[in-house]
Amino acid sequence: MSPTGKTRQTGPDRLRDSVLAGDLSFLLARANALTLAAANAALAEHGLKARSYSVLALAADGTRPTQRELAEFLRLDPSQVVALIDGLERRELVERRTDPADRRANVLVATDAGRALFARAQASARAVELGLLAAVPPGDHERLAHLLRTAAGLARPLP
Amino acid sequence: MSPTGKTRQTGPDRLRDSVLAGDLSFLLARANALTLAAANAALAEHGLKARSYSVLALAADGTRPTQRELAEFLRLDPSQVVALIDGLERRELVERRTDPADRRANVLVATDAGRALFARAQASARAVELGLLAAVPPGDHERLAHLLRTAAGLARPLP
DNA sequence: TATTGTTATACTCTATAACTATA
DNA sequence: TATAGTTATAGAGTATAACAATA
Repeated sequence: MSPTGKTRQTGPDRLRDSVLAGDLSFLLARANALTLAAANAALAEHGLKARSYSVLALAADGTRPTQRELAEFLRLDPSQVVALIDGLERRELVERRTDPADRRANVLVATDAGRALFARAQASARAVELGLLAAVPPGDHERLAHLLRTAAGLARPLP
Repeated sequence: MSPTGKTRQTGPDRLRDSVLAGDLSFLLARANALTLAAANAALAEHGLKARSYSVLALAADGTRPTQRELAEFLRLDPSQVVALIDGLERRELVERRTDPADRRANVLVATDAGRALFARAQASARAVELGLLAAVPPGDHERLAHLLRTAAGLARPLP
């Protein structure tokens, strides 16, 4: 497997078998770093990053989330949500509507342009997802999704 | 499944079934955010964070990594590695030794105190790992580890 | 009195470029 | 000339506190 028999192995591959490579938290962090970089690169052509894409996605699917719901779901501070929405609103991709049921709260909706951009961005994001799934036998895709959903605190463990 | 039949569901749980909840990149990011927070909390009693723990781990297992190897393996900029090592060296947990084979390079080794602290910190980190694994049937633990290792670019996909 | 969104601020993290010493 | 480590610096991301409007 080693390209050269005698040469002392060098480079970061040499650390592949260290204790850290068995640490799930570390693996999760590294997998996320790689995936986030790929996602940001794929979304750049639409003027989006992973963060703004997430906000746009939730605005586009008609759930009418409140800013606080966005903050908790995306694990962001409410003040960060303000900045993200500001950026999308300047581009007229989303609109803030004050919630009639609670006039303190803003509800987020996508414009037609926002929904159109999201559809295009989603196709780019899908390519990143396929890169992740390439490592997994097709029959295990749903299992992987459920595993991550559980680790993300969005589903109960399998019995 | 819904706790109340008629009451309008509120809070971030309402977004649990949105498109994003099926996006692997998002799930990975959210799982990582939760796990990182748990890891940092668990390591705080040892004066460590996930980053410094990772560096200490690689120093402690006798691999004698070079700073550049650390940077690439941990996906950090070399200048960040400098700061991380400075902090550990001030506490006399690790030492820089110039590599005799290449006198430009520093090789990182742990002191006795460093190895002792790592052993204690590893026990705390293990608790976080168990939290992650609690979501997964025991028979699938190795599969999950391999999955993450692959997504982290440290292993080849299963055939 | 408590909560939503907002602003301001400071702190951490990350990325970039320039410098030194070795190769 | 190229590379390892270092330093400095600026930018992005994150966390905290205070405020106005509404509940």
